[in-house]
Parts: sequence; structure tokens; C-alpha cells
Amino acid sequence: MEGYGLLNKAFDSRVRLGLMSILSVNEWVSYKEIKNLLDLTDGNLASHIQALEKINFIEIKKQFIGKKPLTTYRVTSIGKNAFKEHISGLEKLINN
Amino acid sequence: MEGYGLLNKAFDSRVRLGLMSILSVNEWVSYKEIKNLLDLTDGNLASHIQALEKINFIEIKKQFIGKKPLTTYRVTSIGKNAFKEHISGLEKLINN
DNA sequence: TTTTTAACTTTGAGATTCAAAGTTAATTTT
DNA sequence: AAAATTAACTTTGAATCTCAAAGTTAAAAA
Repeated sequence: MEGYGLLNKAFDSRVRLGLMSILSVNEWVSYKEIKNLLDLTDGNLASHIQALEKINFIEIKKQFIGKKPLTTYRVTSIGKNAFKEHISGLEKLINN
Repeated sequence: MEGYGLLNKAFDSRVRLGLMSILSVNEWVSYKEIKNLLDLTDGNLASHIQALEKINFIEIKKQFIGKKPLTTYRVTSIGKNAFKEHISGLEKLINN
């Protein structure tokens, strides 16, 4: 029963938890899809994406599909690890 | 794969998650004990306790043991439920 | 009577959150 | 060709949240 030291501050946000969950299950998800799944405003989504990008938890890919721009995201191995640690930290915290 | 709607905003904080975890396992834990377990300053702990009290997730008991004052806390059934829902919300979010 | 201890409350600066509005560049519609 | 739409942002700013530090209160111990 240590403190909350195993939890990552980056995941103090429901939005970022949602983001990481989505990206943990699906590789390369589009901005649009994420926005719809989480039902966020553009500004809100963009800022949380930025927050996760800045700490290298997710990475971005910009491309054109046909002639349409498509931005997609996926979690990095750093992010995957951090998320896993956070979850197991939560479990430890909860189960005793 | 819904949004993050099953997560409770009250638990967006590592400190409050820590608090709830402690109080989920132990009934009636003292201020001092909590402070030591979570390693918080007085002001910080007091404010998070207040936050959880205000929404009736935890309750307070003040008494004297011998001649010494002792303040203890426990989670309410409302809080217990909310925490359980939050955890299962997290699980749903994570496992797809 | 001075000090210590438990348990706060107050203060305030800094960080975070989020919606709304503005931006850019390309695409589709008229 | 001009206007409208779409994707994907960026900027702004107000509201909220966080947290440490310092101050407070009341009783106990020295």
C-alpha cells in the first residue's frame, strides 16, 4: 500500500485515458474517428493529442488518401509501456 | 467502444484515486495515516478530502481516543459505488 | 508556561481544461 | 470560376483545479 506513485500524471484526464484506450486497441486511427468516438470539440481533442505527442506517447502520420488529407495517430512503444504501467499501478492500488 | 463517459471526473486525480483505494480496503482510516500513506502536505490532503466529502463519497468521524483527538474517514456507499463504476468503466475502456 | 501535535483553513500562483472562434489548404458544389 | 464544405488544426480566454506554504485552533505534554 504505497502512495499513488505508480500512476502517471499524464493519465489524470478522462480524455487522454480514452485516447490511449482507443489507440491501444487500434493502430492508426484518424483524427475524425477519434473525435467522433470521444465526442470532443476540435480544440479540445487537438490539445489532448498535443499533450500526448509532446511526451512521445503517440505519434502522427499525415498522408493523402486519393486527394483527401488524412491524419492518423498511433501509440508509440513508450506510450504503450507507460499506459501498461499506469494500469498495473491502478490495479496494485486497488487490490490492496 | 464508447467515449469516456463511464469514468467519473472526481477520479481524475491521482491523489483522490489513492484516497479512495485506501478507504476501499480499510474502514475508518485516520487523517494522519492517510497523510503518511500518500505523503501529502496538510493543505493538499485537506483539500482533496474536502472534494470527496462535498460530493458525499467519504464521511468523517471525529472522536477522542483517551484525551487525544482523532479524525477518521471512510467511504460512503455512494462513494463505494461510484468508485466501483469508475473501475469497471476503466476496464471497459481498456478491454476494447 | 512554552512547546508540540492533530487537524485543519486560507492564500495564491501556476497548471489544466474546454469550448468557441479563427485559420489553412484542399475539395466539392454550384 | 466562385462559393461552400471538409479536415485538421491553432488561438484565445475564462473557469476550474492543484498544491505547497503559511497561518489557525484547541488540546496535550513537557
